[in-house]
Amino acid sequence: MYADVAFPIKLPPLTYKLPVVAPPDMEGRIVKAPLMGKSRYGLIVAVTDNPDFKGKDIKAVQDIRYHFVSGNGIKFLKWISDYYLAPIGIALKSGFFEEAVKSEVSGQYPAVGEKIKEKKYETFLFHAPSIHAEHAQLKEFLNSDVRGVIILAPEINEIERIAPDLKKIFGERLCVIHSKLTKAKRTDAVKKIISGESDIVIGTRSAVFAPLKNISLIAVLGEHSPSYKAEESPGYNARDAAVMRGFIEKACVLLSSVSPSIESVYNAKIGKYTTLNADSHPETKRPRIKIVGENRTKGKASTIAGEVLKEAKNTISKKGKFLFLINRKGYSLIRCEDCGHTVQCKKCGIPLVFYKAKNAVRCNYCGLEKNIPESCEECKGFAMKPAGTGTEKIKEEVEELLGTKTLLLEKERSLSPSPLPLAPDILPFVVGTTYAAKKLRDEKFDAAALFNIDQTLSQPDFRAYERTFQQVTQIAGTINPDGSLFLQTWNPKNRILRFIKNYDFHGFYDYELSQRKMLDYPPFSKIVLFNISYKKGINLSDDVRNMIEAEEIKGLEVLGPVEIPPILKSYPRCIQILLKSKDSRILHSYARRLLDKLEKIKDVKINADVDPLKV
DNA sequence: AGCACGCCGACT
DNA sequence: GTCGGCGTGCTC
Repeated sequence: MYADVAFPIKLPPLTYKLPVVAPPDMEGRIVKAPLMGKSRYGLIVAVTDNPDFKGKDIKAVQDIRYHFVSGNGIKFLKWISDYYLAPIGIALKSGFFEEAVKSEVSGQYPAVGEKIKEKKYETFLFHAPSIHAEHAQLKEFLNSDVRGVIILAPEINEIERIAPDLKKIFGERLCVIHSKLTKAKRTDAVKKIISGESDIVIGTRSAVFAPLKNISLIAVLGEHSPSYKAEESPGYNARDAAVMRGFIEKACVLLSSVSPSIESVYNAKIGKYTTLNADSHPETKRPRIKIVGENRTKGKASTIAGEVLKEAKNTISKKGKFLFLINRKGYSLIRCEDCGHTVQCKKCGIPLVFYKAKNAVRCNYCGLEKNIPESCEECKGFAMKPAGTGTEKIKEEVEELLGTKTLLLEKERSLSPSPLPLAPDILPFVVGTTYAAKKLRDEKFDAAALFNIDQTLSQPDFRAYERTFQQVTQIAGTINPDGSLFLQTWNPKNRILRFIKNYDFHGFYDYELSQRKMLDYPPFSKIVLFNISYKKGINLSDDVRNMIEAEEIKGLEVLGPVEIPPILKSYPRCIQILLKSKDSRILHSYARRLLDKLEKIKDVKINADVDPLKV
C-alpha cells in the first residue's frame, strides 16, 4: 500500500510506502515522512495499491499519527486546490495543518457514535436592513443545541462586537480564530476544536477551514466584503468556500449583509440560494441621503459645499456629532499647473501624497518620502501646486470654517491594533477615511458627508458601482436613523446616485445585472487573471501570445497579454492575461493547462487569480 | 519550507 | 584567486 502525502508547502503530494500493518482509515491522517533527508509532517490525501510515481526508491512513512481531516475535509481541500489553481499543500497550510501537528490529541480516532442529525445542504441569503437585524438573524439560526458552527466575519472588529453575545450562549464551546492571534493562541484554538471541546467557531476568512468534525451551520456575515478574498495563495474567497464547504458537509449556509454582493443576489434569483426576507424587521428607518452638487465657484471656494456647512453648524448648535469622510490620506496631491502632470512615485507609479505638516510628499505604497519637487519632471515648469483633497485638507477646512477642533482618524501604516478612540465624546467632529466610519460604527453620528464618491464611482473596474453602493450603505449604517448623509458630487444626476439616495436596492440590482449581462461580466461569466512576471531578455509576450493562439477554445475569451508595471522585485517586467468564459469548466481546464505550460518556462513567475475582485 | 547548488561582487 | 550574498531548483 502506498500513500499520497501532502506537505504544507508549495508542492504536489508525494508517494510513500505504508507499513503492512497500517490502521484502516489512513486518508486524512497526519504522518511523518522523509523529505530531502529530513523528516517532515504531512497529510495523507489518498491511498493506492499502484502509485503514479515511477521513481526508483519510494520511501516509507516514519510515523502515523492521528486522523485530522475527514473524507469531506479532504474533498474540501482538494476543491480549494483545484478551483484556485494552487497545490493542495498550500490549501493544507491555510487549513491549520501546522497547528494540528503541534496538537497532541488523545485517542487516535475522532469521537464517532455521536448521533448526527439528518442534515441537508441549503444556502440562505439574507439582505439585512441593518447590522442589528443581521446579528438578530444569525441568532435565530443559533440555538443552544446546535452543534458544529462556523461564523465568518469580515474583520476582527466585527468579531469583537458579536463574540461577547455568543459567549453568553455557548460559553467555553465558543472559540475565536483570526490572523492577529499569536501562534500559541491559534494552536490552542485549533487544539480545542480538534478535541471537540469547542464546536462554535467565529473568525475571519481563514476560519472557513476550522477543523470541525461535524458542521451544521456556516454563517458569513457581511458576505459582500472584499476582505473574504485571500491575497496570498490559494487566493480563496471565504464566502464562496463557505458555500462549497456547506455543500460538501451537507450543512446549512447563511450569507447575510446590509448590501449583498451582485453575485449572491444573482444566485438567489436563479434559485441557487434561498432568499430570507426581512419581514420580521419592518420599517427600518434609515438616515436621509442628500446628493449635493460640488461648489462650482472658481477660485477660493471651499471643498465643503454650503449645504453641508450649514448642517455642520446646525450640528454644533445641537451638540451633535458629525463625520467627514474622504478616502484619500494626506493633504492633497501635487500637480504641475502648466502641463497637468501629477507628481508620482517612480518605483510604484502611483501619485505621491502631499503631507502639509511635514511639508513633504510620500508614497503611501512603498513609504518613500521626499521634498516637494520644485519643477515638473515632464515640462520642467515651476508651477507645482497642491491639487485634489485629502483628509488633512478637509480637517483644515472644517476647523477654519466652523471654528472647532476635529479628530483625524485614518488607518496608519503598520499600526498595531489601535484602541478604539473614544474621542467623539470629547471631539464631536471627526475627519477620516472610511476606515473611521468602520471604527466608529457604534458612535451613531448625527450626520456625515462623503466627499469623493465620484472617484469611487469612476474606478476602472466593473465592480465600481457595486462597491460604491456598498460603501454608502455601510456608512449610512453608522449614522443616526434621523440623521443625514451628504454625498458631494459633480454629477448630481448620476443614475447610480439616484438608486443610492432612495436605498433602491432592487432598482440597482436590476440595472447592474442588466449591465453585467450585456458585457458578459460576472456573474454571467467567470474570470481568471494571470500575472506573468519575467526577467528582461526573453521575449515572453510573443511566446505567450503564440501559446494562446496555438489553441483556440470555443466559449473562451482571452484578453491580453498587456504589459503592466512590475509586481515582483528582480522580475522587472510583467504581463497580464485575463481569461473569461461563461462555462467555468472550460475556463478551469484551460487555465490549468496554461498555468502548467507557463510554469515550465525558466525565469518566469506566475500568479493566477481565480475570481479576482479587482480587474 | 528547507537545503544544495551556482553565479557575480568585495576582499585577504 | 576565494568567500559569501541570495536567487533558483528539487524534494517521493
